[in-house]
Amino acid sequence: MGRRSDHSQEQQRDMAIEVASSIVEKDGAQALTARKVASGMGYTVGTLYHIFKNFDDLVAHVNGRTLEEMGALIAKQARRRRSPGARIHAMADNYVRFATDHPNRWRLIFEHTSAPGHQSPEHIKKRRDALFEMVADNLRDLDPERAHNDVAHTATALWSGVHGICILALTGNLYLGGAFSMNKLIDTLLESVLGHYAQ
Amino acid sequence: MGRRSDHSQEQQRDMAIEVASSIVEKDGAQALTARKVASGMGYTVGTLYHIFKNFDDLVAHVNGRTLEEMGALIAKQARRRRSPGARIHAMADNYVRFATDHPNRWRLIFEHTSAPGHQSPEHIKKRRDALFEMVADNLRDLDPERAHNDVAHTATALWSGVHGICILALTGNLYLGGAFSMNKLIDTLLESVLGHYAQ
DNA sequence: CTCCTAATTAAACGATGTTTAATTTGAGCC
DNA sequence: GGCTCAAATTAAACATCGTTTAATTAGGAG
Repeated sequence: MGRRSDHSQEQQRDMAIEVASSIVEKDGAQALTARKVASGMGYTVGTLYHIFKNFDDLVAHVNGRTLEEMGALIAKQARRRRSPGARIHAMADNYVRFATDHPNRWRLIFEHTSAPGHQSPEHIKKRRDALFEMVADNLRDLDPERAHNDVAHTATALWSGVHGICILALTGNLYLGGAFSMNKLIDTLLESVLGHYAQ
Repeated sequence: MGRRSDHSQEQQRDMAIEVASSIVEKDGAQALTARKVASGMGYTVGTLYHIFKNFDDLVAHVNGRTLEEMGALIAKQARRRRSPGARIHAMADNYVRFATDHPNRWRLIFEHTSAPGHQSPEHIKKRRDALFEMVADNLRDLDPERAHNDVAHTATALWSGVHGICILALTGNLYLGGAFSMNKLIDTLLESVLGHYAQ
């Protein structure tokens, strides 16, 4: 095999994701182009297409890394709380925190689902579902009597609501241009839903 | 003035928005291009740039029309209900209905907020806020004792939550691939929040 | 040292939003 | 009615995009 580079394919893959993440983090999804990523890692665009199937594939890997990072942060902070209710609060707060700290990377996850018939790759779905399940697990701890499916349903509604506040706030589509603090809006939502569960 | 066309600028504007809306409705935001809109109305791309400042301007007008249509539907259906609670339910149900009936146009509203420092034009903001205010007004009717600002806060949280369920469902990012019905998820959210208000 | 294959590049393709300069047209005036 | 000028419209070009193709380069195996 005529290996020509100092980097293995694994290393190149990591480099590309790292460079792409930095571009998105700094200048947003619009600034992310194949040529910029390639030149950022000292290669040509052709090499990028040797590593990834296409541009969407690269984006999917960037999003995978972002989800991994966010999931680790949320899980870590949730584990520091004692009660299930406090853990759910911590999850939501850190979801908001990550989204506001890294708005461009966070938005890329949900806005690059562009084509009408688009299907996210499996590793993205998994990380996404892991967050929902963490919420569901804590809801179950909060009220072990409740039916399994009922809890999953509530977790879905609750976490979707949290997500809605995040996305509208970050895209500037919140009522009154975001006159209310995200954390207080989240609190209102959490208190409403958790209030229906045993304390 | 050397007017050359059979259509006034007003008519051309309407034609462009109509053609663009059809393209998005049928094939999604990705399919919307300046040249396609121009040829769809029997003109050249240059004429389109004579009518609109740029491509984003055209999209903003498409979104304005979509918001107008959706707002009218929601307001009409809400008015048919007697109680404030029923009106809020109707609003949310018809928000979901419009989003699922016209997923591509609905998503265009929220996903074309692409650039990091993007600011929506005033006519978009107005129509957006009108929905929030309709929710707030009905919440106030539900419990007139509550502070004005408190009600606006709850309305923001509630409507953002409804939006979150919609967007995750339409983009296929819901837990378990959307195993739960949108209407039931919405119900759970509404019951939780409205339950804290007087009936 | 020489192949041979894989890595890498340079160049091209079609399509995009946008701009430019040229052309066409109609209204206003004599 | 013909002329003129400004406005409408077009054709063509530009830079950039994702993607593909063919040519080049380089290292491992014999």
